[in-house]
Parts: sequence; structure tokens; C-alpha cells
Amino acid sequence: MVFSAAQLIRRDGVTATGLREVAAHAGAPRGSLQHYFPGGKEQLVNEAVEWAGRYAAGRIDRFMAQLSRPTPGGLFAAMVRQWTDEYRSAGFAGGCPVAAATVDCAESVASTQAAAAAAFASWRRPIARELTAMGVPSRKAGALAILMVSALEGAILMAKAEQSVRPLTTVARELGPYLDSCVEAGSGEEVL
Amino acid sequence: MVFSAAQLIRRDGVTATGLREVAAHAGAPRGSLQHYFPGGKEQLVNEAVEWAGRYAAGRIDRFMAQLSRPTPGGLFAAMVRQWTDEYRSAGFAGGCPVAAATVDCAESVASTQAAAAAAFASWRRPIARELTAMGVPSRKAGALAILMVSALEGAILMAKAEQSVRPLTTVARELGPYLDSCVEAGSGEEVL
DNA sequence: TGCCGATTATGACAGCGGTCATGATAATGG
DNA sequence: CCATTATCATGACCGCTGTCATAATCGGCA
Repeated sequence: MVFSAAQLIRRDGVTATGLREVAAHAGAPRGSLQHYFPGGKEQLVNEAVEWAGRYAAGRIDRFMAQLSRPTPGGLFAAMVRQWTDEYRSAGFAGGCPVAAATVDCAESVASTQAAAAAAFASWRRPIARELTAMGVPSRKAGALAILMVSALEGAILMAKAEQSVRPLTTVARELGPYLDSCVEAGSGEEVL
Repeated sequence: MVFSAAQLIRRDGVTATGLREVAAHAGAPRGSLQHYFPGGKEQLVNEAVEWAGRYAAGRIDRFMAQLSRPTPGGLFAAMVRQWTDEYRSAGFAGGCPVAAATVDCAESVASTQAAAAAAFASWRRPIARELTAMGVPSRKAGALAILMVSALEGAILMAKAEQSVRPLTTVARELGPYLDSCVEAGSGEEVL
């Protein structure tokens, strides 16, 4: 149910997503909403945002496991590829639910704004951790995580607007080498 | 009136912005909406998005005029500073209206999606032009413009969610040196 | 002044939104 | 088997939205 909410939110935005629609999409009875989400729409949206944050964080681990030669640029490329794959196969309907919640509710609903902030933080945390594991100085890792998430979110936005994966591929190509250059020499098992 | 629409859209999102609210904010009579925007809300939103695109493009020229030593990193820093200034002085209520339109309407309203795409394009165009004027190879300039807009949009989003200018300042600090490194040696009047 | 188009004012309408109240059904445990 | 809780179903309410229809008002021009 929370998953259905996230899916609809990332497509139509928070305000345009109705609770009846969420229930229908989840195949759940409308009465369940009131029972499991006594906090109303606000609670459902917040949980959807939190779920998205955990999901994004979990993806980082899976991306790292798939990389044979882990590099910052490779991780970023994997993050971007998830979106290019979706856009190419399913069209440009989707977006980031956290971004949608930020745009639609950050000003009016304090709890949702806090949930979005927490989601971004829980997304950046594993990224920074993996960056340091790859040899990026720990002080720089946090900054690079911010840069990576920012660039990805912006590229998602532009890609959806232009109905093209080009912003995504461009950002990955431009940022990859720079990210790799932030690995401290002598760390890890790099061949060089 | 279009300006008022853009201002409300960037704060509350497209769906949450009512036409009556726009008219009230603009100090305009409600009947005027129907007269000047026979296309209804869709037309008003599209014009607001187009206006935002032109505004962003115009800012690029003004930023360039203010820079004594024009560099790609300096231009990006100026773009970022516009947002840090606003957030510090007026709070984190605002966002990018083009981003809001993309999130809220890109899937459902084709004309608005096209307007958002045009706005992003007309924003990137002067950026790429100035980059080439600063000595960035013309093929690379377009890619860097995409990167700059993406990173800025994403940082705006994160800043609004986290109620902190840190994403903005971090992105500017990280990306600036890389952007500057893309200037071809020997071009322009650099001292070196 | 009298007219006519441009503008504004106002109200109605139909639809959808979230929320609540109430009642039915199922599941659980004594 | 009963009772008590959890889950679901349904309909009603109120507020708001975009849109339209209609009428009033204004501005210039003959």
C-alpha cells in the first residue's frame, strides 16, 4: 500500500494523488486506509517517502555488490543506469517520489518536509560510506554524496521534462571521471 | 499575473495552486483570468513556465556581466548564490517553478511537459554559449550546461527538503574546480 | 450623448478531495 | 459458542477546484 502510494506520487505528484486511487491501485479496500493510516494522507505520504529513502539506500548496497571494480564513477553510473533503464523500458512517467513530496509539501506540511530530509539523508549515508571504503577521504565523501544525489535528481527532472535520457547519460559521463579523481592515491588495490 | 502564478507554483506546486489564489495574489480581478487566459489553467501554467525559462536565461547574462574574471566555476557559483541568498533571507519556501511543473504535470499534461522542456533548453542555451566564450570546447559546453543545471536543480531540491543551504554551497564548491578545468589551455586572456 | 467592444463581477455548477460516522463482516481467543 | 477485537464497506459531508454563463461596468469613438 505504501508502495502503491509511492508509485502514484512519483508519477502524478502528491496533491494529484487521491487516497481512493491509492487504495484501488493497491487492490486494497478503501476502509483499510482509515484503519492502517489513522493519520490520514499525511501519514501515508510520509511513510511512502520514508520507504523511498530506505529503498534508495538499499540500492546502493546492491550496486556495490554488482561492481567488479568498485569506483566512485562506477557507482554513480549504476545509480544513473537504473533510471535510464526505467525510462527506456517504461517511458518517462516516473520521477523521484522524494522530489515530488519536496515540491508539493515541503512548505505546507512540516512532517513531510522532515520525512523528505530524512530520506535524502538515509540515501546519502551509504553512498558516503562506500566512497570512503573506495578511498575517498572521509571529509570529501559526504560532499561527493551530496553532489551525486543532486546531479542525479536534477538529471531525472530534466530527463522527464525533455523525454530523453540524455541528461542522465551526460551527467554520468561528465561526473564519473571527476568522482574517480577524488580517490586518494595509494588506497585500495588499484593497479596503477 | 503570470509572475504571480510562477511564484505560487514554485512554493506550493501546480496542483495545489488555485486560480482564485493566483488572481488574489496578483491583485487582479478573477474575471480577468478567463479573459486573458481562455486556455484555462493549462495556459496560465505554461506561460508561467515559459516565463521562468526566460527569466533564468536572462540571469545568466546578468551574472556574466557581474563577474570580473569570468570562469565556468564563477558562473556556477553565481547561479548557486542566487538561491543561497534567497533561502537565507526569505526562508526555504520557494523552489524552481519548472521543476514543480515537471513533477506535477509532465505525465498528465503534454503541453506543460513541452513547456518545461523548452524552459530547460532556453536556460541551458546561454550557459553553453558563455562556456564556449570562456574557452570550453563547444562540444563539451553543452554537456557542462546540462551538468550545471542538473546539479543546481537537485541541490535546490535537497536544500528545500533539509532547510539548509549546505547542499547548494557544497555543490558549488565541488563542481567549480572541475568546471574550470574544462577550459582549454591557451584560450582567452588567462594569465597562466 | 449613445453605442460598442473590452474588461470585470458574480454566481452557479459539476466534480473530486479528504475525512468522518456508522454498520457489516471476519478473525481471534476465552 | 460467545464476545471482543480487527478489518472492511459504504455513504454522507463539507470544502475546494476549474469552468462556464450571465450580467454589469468601463473606455473610447462617432
